[in-house]
Parts: sequence; C-alpha cells; structure tokens
Amino acid sequence: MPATPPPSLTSSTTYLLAKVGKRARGLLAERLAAQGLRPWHLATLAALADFGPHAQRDLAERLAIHTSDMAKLLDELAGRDLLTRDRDPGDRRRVLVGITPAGREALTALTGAAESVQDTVLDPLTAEERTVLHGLLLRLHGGR
Amino acid sequence: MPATPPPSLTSSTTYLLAKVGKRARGLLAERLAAQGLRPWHLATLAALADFGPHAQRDLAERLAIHTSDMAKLLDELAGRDLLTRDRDPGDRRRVLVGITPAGREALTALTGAAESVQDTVLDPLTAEERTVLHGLLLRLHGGR
DNA sequence: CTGATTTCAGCTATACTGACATTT
DNA sequence: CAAATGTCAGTACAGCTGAAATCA
Repeated sequence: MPATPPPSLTSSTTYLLAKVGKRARGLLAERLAAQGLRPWHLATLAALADFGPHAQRDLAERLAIHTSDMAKLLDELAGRDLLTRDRDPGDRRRVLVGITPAGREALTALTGAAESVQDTVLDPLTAEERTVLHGLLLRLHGGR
Repeated sequence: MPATPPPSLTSSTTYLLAKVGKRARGLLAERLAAQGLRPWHLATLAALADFGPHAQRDLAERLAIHTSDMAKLLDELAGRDLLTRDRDPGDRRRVLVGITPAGREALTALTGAAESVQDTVLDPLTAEERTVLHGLLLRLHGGR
C-alpha cells in the first residue's frame, strides 16, 4: 500500500514547496557526498567563480550563511587547495578568499552532479514546463 | 548593498526549489511556534482528520517520518488532549491514534496560520500563476 | 521462535549564539 | 575608545540508528 499523503496538505503549495525542495537538497547532498563535499561547498565555489575574490564576511553575506560556519567551510575547501586565503594588505582584519584552478575543476564536477540531480527531480516535466517553473520560482526567490 | 546571490546558482531550478522551500518551512515553523507547535504537528493532525484513526506505524508511514519521532510527536499532542491513543483490542501491539474535538479546533487554527504563510510566500504571483505552480509541484511530488 | 509494533536512549549534521583576539 | 572582522566553543534542533519491551 503506497500510503497516500493527506490531501489537506498536498493542496497547500507551501507544503509541496517544502517537500520537493527538501528532496532536491537531499539528493544533491547525497551526490556531492560522493566527492566528499556538501551543497554549501558548491555554493561557495560558485560565488567565487561568478564574482571573483571576496572578503570572507562578504562571501557569508552573499550566501546568507553565518560567518562562523563560513570559517569552517573555508577551512575544508582550503585544505583541499580549492581556494586561497590571504590577508587584505589594505585592511588587515579582512581575509581575501579566491578560487584556485583546482577549485574551478572541482566546481565543474560539482555542477555536473547538480545538473544530474536536476534532471532526476524535474523528470516529470517537459522542457517548457521546466522553464515556466523556473520563472515562477525566480519570482518567489526575488520577491522577498 | 543587497548582496546578489551567484547567478550560476539561481539559474538552477533545484537550488531555487531548495531555497524557496526552506524559507516556506521556516516561516511556517515560526508562525506555528506562536501556538507552541511545529509543522509535523499540523501534518499529523491533518492526516488524522483526512483519513480517520491510524495505527501509529501507519501514521508514520503516511507522513514519511520515523516511528521513533512519531512517538515523541504523539506524546506532545496527547499531552494537550489533541488526540487519543488506545490499544487496538484486536492486535494489542498496535496503538490506535484518533483526533479529538480539541484537536480539530487546533487543526483549524494551524491551517489558518499555514494559509497566511502561503499568502506571504506566494505574494509575488497572480492567482493563475499560483495555480500553475501548484500543478507543477504536484507532478514533481507525485513523480517519485 | 520469528516477526511486528512501540518506546527510549543516543548519535550526527545543520543552524545559530556568544565570547574573544585582532585590527581599524 | 568604539566598531569591524574572523575564530572558536558551545547550544538547539531535526533526522536518524539501534536496542529493548510487548505482543501476535
């Protein structure tokens, strides 16, 4: 017996968003774990590749993560030589974080994993439907 | 400065799903906390209202939650007289869980909170767009 | 005895808090 | 001195695991 979820929940868009989103993140985490990394590592490398070097604090703000957690993430990524951390000569409180060539390679692999997860999650939808969904989610994400 | 998130992430539907879903669940949890309850309490009461009494194990399976966590949830709900727990006379291993009148009242209040959160989250979308989004998410949720 | 149901104690990961040293 | 940056230790919670108690 497939155990139907309660209709009064599946009729709520909020519920579906939370459920589907959680599944997506779970699948991504599972795939990235194969490379010993987590979704936040992907996000961090992506931010550095998209925008260039950041002060650690700005990186944390861009990803909406706490500075204390960012410190740990960067420790892990620096330990694999995926990024560099250098004191800002102009303001020695700041640490400038940049991506290394190895980091870019890793990012490519991680992005590939994310795309494969996306194919899995969005499998029930046609290409046009995926575009529509993406547009709607972008509006929800932006309209904060 | 509003700290733009990395485009290579926002171009991923998976990322947006996870982000928007997490925000939705977070807002819901915040609103329900005002009544001393959490999203799982709402889900549990909704399942009982939709389908009638359940054996504890069936309830856990329907909501895709672990039986050990279900035991704790039911403790909390029973402590507020929102549900009843009785041994199944036909199979004394099973505990039959049912919703009380007070539970139905609480469910009404919790559902109201959930609808208000939904209005907040879906605010940027028109009514037609909300319908489209709901339909797409239903397909993603069902197509497992 | 085997298997199902429930309960409990504990483990892990994530998100967050607060205190601190360093530098401006 | 006050404010900003980064580091570290510790807290809270959700999700999960495993073992024991009860019963079919």
